[in-house]
Amino acid sequence: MTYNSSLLRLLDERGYIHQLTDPEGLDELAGKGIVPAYIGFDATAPSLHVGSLVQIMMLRRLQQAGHKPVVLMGGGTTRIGDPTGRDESRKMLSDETIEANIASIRTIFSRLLKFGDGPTDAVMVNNHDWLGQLGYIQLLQEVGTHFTVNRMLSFDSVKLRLEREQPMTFLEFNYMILQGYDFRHLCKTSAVRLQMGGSDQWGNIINGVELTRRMDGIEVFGLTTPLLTTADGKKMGKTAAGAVWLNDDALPAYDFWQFWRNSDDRDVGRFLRLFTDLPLDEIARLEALEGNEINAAKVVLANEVTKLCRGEEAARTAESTAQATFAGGGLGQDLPVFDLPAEGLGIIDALVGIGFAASRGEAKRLVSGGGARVGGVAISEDGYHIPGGAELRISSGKKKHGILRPAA
RNA sequence: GGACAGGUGGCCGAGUGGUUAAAGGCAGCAGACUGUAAAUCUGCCCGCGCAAGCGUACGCUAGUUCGAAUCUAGCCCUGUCCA
Repeated sequence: MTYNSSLLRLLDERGYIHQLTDPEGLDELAGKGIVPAYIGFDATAPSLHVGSLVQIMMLRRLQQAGHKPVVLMGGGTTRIGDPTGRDESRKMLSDETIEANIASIRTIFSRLLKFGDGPTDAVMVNNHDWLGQLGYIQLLQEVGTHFTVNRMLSFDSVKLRLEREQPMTFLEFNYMILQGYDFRHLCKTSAVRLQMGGSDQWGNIINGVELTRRMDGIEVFGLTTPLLTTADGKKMGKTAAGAVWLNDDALPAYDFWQFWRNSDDRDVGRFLRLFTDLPLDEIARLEALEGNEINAAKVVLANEVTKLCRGEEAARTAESTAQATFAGGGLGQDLPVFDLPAEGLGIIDALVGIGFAASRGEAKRLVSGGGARVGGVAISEDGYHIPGGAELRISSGKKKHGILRPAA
């Protein structure tokens, strides 16, 4: 459908909308005034990764369209563990870890959203603040009466687990109730009317919508984004070395930049729309590039996303490093560095030292497979001794490069 | 509490006394081809060691055996059904 509100138009044309509880209703509401909307984030790690970036960007769009983003940190629900889409319970995290994670995750939001006290300024809340207060009897009475077990069993998060005969603890079973309670709580205390999330959150979101309607008679809305996979069908956010973390201290800016630079051709347009602020006509021009030309679009993508998440400076440095290493065959300042002793260093030690191999055995395999190079020259002998004295480029494969620098 | 089934390498999954560091698949790494893309083909894929070899590893613990992922006992955990 075509939307009248700038919010839904923006989300729609940029590709964020997968499911929406009541399109007409929300369109009308968003056209009338400021809509506070929230997205929940887990605090299982000290940083979010690119899998969450769609959600974060969606809050940014919300703010761009003149509404109020509410970032919900799952300080309480992380202690439960969302069973959605997984067969195993989450390991328990200590309170200190969760609090530390939340503090660390906060940094990325402050880059992408404007926080403050104004009507459309973003705010961050932590559901531990209210869930932690909840008495068991009180919860059962207030909320428990609105959920039937019959219906709870019908949700995918539960049903799939049962069908696969995988264990689900009562603790996890309660997750959807608590997430539903969050929505209702935010509606009541902060006039939040919309919850957004990934497509796997549909069930959880619906619960909040239902609960709010039943308890308070207020219509709130839910919106999910499409499941983001790369064109070759993989889940977004996992890559070679692990997750693509958003925080500066969790993944070097150069690696972050490279992740985007290496996007699949078919993903470029979609990613530009979702993850950058570039105007749509510019994106249309970039994604129309063919063959070798599309690489220019990937550089733009990498620059723009890095700029947003890591800052202007980080993006520039990463780009010039890439330019120097790939086009020039030289060395960029952003590459990983390892000290080269005056007497030189064995190839195996160098590869392990700089982090291109996790063990000596792996380094040897790399060498015997022909993937190791020093100064651009392939090294096929694992006894090779790298001479000391001069700065050298060391490579694993075509993409991983580093600098061996004589120790000062 | 009882009966039955199960717990194998990052994941899935074969293996029921030696030739098994453990088939096969996925994921991963590298090579070729390219465009730092995709697809495809090839090699590698527990650690240490130049190597012979050593050390770890099949839920945990004890045992049988020249030898155990494979047999026995106890324990822990999970599922299904029964109480």
